[in-house]
Amino acid sequence: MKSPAELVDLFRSEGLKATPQRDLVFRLLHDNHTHPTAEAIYTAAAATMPTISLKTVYQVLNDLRELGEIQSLDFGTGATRFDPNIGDHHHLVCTACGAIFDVQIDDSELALPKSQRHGFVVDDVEVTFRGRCGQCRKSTGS
Amino acid sequence: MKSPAELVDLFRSEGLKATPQRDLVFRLLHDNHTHPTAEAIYTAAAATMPTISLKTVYQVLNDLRELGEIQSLDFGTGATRFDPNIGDHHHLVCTACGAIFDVQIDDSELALPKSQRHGFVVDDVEVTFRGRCGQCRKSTGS
DNA sequence: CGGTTAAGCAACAATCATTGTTGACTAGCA
DNA sequence: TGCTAGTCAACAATGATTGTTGCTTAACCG
Repeated sequence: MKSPAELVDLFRSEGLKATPQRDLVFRLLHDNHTHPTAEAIYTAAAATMPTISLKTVYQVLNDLRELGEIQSLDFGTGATRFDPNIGDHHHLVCTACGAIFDVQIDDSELALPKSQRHGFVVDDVEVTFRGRCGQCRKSTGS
Repeated sequence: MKSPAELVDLFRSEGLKATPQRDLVFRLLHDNHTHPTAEAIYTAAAATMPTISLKTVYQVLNDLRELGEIQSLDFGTGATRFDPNIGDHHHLVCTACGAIFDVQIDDSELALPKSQRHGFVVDDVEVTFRGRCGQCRKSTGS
């Protein structure tokens, strides 16, 4: 995702206004590697801007997604996760606490052979590693 | 997943009763490669047993999952998909219509290097290919 | 600087998938 | 045959997300 300053310009160039709410969400997402939910962003935003609404946060997140500046991810953990990292990477998910980490792997060998494409045009490959993080193994054994 | 007959035995050995509702769901899942939702199973079941309830279908699916006979999958398409194929395989998902196909790929090179494990014990790797199926490309171009 | 208009707000209701509840009835199984 | 799990209807409830409306504010362009 672009820097907050660049996003302000981008929004303006798209005919969208640069509001303090939008700017705050931009800054909260910038360099954020926690894969936050909309709620998490809202909570963080409300800490500095108590009047911001959850609805507005959803709107900004959807705007950013439509502009291709963030991606939304669903790991089956209940809520959608938002990721400002739109480069080539994959994810490691804790099945106990839901923590998510970015991982870089060589996926050059992951092309789907034509015999298995079922007539699809494949335009994305996602690899999800699932396991239990150190914290969760400590607290419940195994 | 085991055959319907074997599942009846398995349920009995677990102290669960072999009811016609359960047997019907077993048979609807057997050799089913469509990755159905609970609703889809319910609709199919209601065609031959109009009195079956959606609640019961959910219960049977959860029982089967707890016994490790099916797996549940979430591709972010709204509803959970159920898959009687619990062998080593991955998925190809149409981003337009939600159709899902099983794919077999060589994932032996997909181990996560220790430097990227973040203290996790990884016990599962999922690969999801996303694209547009032949049908959907025909109907909306590209 | 001022007018236009998008954006945000509160305060809701609504959606959808899923699970919980209750109380009555039925049928599996030992 | 009796005990009890299972199923049913008919709900209510959850949680994430989106939609609505009416009002107000503030961003932007000229």
